[in-house]
Amino acid sequence: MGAATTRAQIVEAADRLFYRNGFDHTSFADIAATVGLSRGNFYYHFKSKDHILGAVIEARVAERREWLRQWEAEEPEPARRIERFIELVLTNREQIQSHGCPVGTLTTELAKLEHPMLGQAACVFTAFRTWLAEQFTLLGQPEQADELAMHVLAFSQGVAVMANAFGDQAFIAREVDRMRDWLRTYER
Amino acid sequence: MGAATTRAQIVEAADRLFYRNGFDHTSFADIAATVGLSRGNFYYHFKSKDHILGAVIEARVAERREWLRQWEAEEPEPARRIERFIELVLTNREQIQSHGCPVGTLTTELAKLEHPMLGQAACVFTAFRTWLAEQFTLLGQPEQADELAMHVLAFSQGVAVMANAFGDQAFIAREVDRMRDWLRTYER
DNA sequence: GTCTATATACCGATAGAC
DNA sequence: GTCTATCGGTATATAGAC
Repeated sequence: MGAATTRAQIVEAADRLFYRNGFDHTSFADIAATVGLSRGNFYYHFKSKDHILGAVIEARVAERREWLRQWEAEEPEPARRIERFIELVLTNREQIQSHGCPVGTLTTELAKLEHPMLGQAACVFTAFRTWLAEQFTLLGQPEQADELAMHVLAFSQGVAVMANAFGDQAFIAREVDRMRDWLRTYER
Repeated sequence: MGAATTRAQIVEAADRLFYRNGFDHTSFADIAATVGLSRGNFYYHFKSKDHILGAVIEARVAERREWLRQWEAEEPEPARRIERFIELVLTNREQIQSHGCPVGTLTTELAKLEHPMLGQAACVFTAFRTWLAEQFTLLGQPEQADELAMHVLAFSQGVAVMANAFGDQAFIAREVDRMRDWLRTYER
């Protein structure tokens, strides 16, 4: 098994474990048990735990950019593209109920740790933010585009935190309906 | 200095540190340095770290209930009472920018730790939820009261997560304005 | 009620054999 | 490229002197 494959396995396992158990709470032993490697061998692939975090964030940004590319290809209407983002919390409602939003829970944790990579983690939000603002500009709202993009992002985070705190999935569907109605007021 | 005072000091220091640095990331040494006690002496006042967490949650619930009592006393109109809650994120915007919402960040962390006290921590939300629902009932929305209460809570959490991730205070004021406008549609 | 000393476990990270 | 063994640090928690 080559280095590239092992490295990718480490990143994939770390991504999942950071999401489910948190970054600080995830140990090398946890990742090692998942991948099937010994603890000491990690340092051949990564210089430190923070470097693994960097690779995980990079992978998440790349994955989200791919989602955006697909939504653009599948939906010609900007309003439908924004709706695709809104529907994310519905599609992933089971995981959100158990572990919250992968992006929001990571930035929240890194802020508490005063971790220097908080800015990097926020870039995952920025990818959505920029893209959503572009869609609102296409919807004829160029001046408020960024504000509306932030509003949609805040919606997703509010829903995720509350669904996670109460373990309530049903709540998500109601909030998505409410958000769809709101979005409709901006359609031409 | 009696036991009751020392205990209260421990709870107060732990409350602040759990908020600023997270529960798991806060050690007895951190609390000890703040209160001015030795590590070993903690176990005279609390059986374990989880028992300190329990006391912190209890103190937070009590403090929030006191806020609600005051808002009820000061504002006869239910809409103004709800607005007082909405304004919380504006009043505490500096701390939210740095450390997020004390309630939401704790439930998020405890969910990742699969900590048995997640349900207890969610009770702080429940205190607000029940009270907000009462106000919406007074506003003439008894059927949707709980749904509207959850919507207001989700707003506060969405704003807190995004302001914390981007370190952006200005964003909070815009979202509060938006929420005030929304609330106005329910006033009679 | 508060202290020091310590038990026990786990953490991230390193060294060196193969 | 993967392994074992281990270092140094820190964590929660306990024991016992004062």
